[in-house]
Amino acid sequence: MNPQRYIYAYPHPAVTTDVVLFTIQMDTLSVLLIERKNPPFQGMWALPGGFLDISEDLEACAKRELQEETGIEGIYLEQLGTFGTPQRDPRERVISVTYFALSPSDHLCPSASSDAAEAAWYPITELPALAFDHAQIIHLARQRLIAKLGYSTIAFQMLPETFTLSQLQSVYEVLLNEALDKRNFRKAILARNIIRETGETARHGNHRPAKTYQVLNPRQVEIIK
Amino acid sequence: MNPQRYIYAYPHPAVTTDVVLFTIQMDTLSVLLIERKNPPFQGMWALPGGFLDISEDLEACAKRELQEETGIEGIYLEQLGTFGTPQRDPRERVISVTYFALSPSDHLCPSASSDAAEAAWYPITELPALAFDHAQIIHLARQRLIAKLGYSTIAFQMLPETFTLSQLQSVYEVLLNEALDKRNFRKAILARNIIRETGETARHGNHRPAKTYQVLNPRQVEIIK
DNA sequence: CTGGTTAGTGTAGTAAGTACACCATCCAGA
DNA sequence: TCTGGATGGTGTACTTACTACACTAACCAG
Repeated sequence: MNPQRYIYAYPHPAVTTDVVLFTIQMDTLSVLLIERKNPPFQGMWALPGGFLDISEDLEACAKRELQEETGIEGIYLEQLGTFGTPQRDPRERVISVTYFALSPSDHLCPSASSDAAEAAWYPITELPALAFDHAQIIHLARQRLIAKLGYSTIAFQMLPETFTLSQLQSVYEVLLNEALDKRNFRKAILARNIIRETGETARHGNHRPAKTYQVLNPRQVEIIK
Repeated sequence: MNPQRYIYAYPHPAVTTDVVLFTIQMDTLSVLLIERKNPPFQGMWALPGGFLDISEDLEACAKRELQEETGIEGIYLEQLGTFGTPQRDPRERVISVTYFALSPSDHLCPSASSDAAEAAWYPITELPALAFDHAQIIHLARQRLIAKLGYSTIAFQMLPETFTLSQLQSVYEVLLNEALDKRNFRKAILARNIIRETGETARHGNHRPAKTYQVLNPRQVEIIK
């Protein structure tokens, strides 16, 4: 085997993308991790991600790696920040452009793949030892997610297309880690004019069925107020 | 001349940093630009910035390029975002990690240098034709700056260490592009407990002198409320 | 000493947010 | 078919934050 060589007049770093994918499982905020098949950090857990193809857009790379390593696609993705501390990867200089992503809690079927020994959801409170600086990246992603709750419609990205107000309130409660008053929550959400009733109801057990709602601008995160 | 070659098994993009440096001049929000000496976009204006050294931290690179191209240092710097559209640089694939920076309005003596034909402040409303995707980067930086006004102490980075409440109000008015009520503004700022009187006063003309204030945590930008 | 200029101050009204309790509807199981 | 348990759904009083608004104080120039 005689691999092609790429030659530059001065040294170039490698560029990767990594994705912090959140979901809510059993009232717990969880992150998708993959177990590393290969060195460095073999056997440790890491964020899904990988090297940028030379003519590929950054966000496309993040989506592709997520798809390849976990089978998940079609979800909300937003740039988080870029990490480039010189020794963060022992192999060579690596600049990682990170994204955070949200998945409705019913989409969750990650699968192992070529690059990952295994993919699994971990509660944010029970993370295993993480490769590279991925713990720091997850920490930043969580901060950003919580901050955006207050001034954007990002929470809807964690719910299916139609949902009940109780489900929506539960998303806020899990992320903020505090109980909210039901009447005040409904008043505030409805006052924002960002959702409408579908006219349908949903039965989720042996109790009164709930009206379902949907977002007016479905797959778009907006800044509000 | 026989330059050293750097060889990789797969292609690597180049990585640059670019800085959007804002200041306020004569009640106008302005951006620091440099005129490009060399192709591509020779003769056009661009953000200060340049290629990352292979063992240099990202933020250090941004600071260094800013110092080299404009002589400015010791100011607030924050990561803005990373731009990597495949054709954004005609030479090769370039990923640009961008920062935005703020300078007090009295620090303004940019100087030309080796890489820049000239450095100059441009009002944000009168930008010249810009190289690369730098217009887009400036637009994002301005949005971010204005957004952070509301929930952080970032505005103080545009003032000297001690300042009057009128100067502070002027910063907010220029950035928000609207007039604010003097009494309400003072009430709101003082209620936040982030500044204190110095005990000194400043005379700025033929009128009553103003009390001067300073930030409690001087060179640190905090999230408030 | 007068006119011009910016500094500095309070109150009343309005809007937004918070605290709080009960009935409705459905299902399961006795 | 009746009852208990579970979640869905609603209004009002109170408190706090925001808004609008006008005059006196201090200094300088001429």
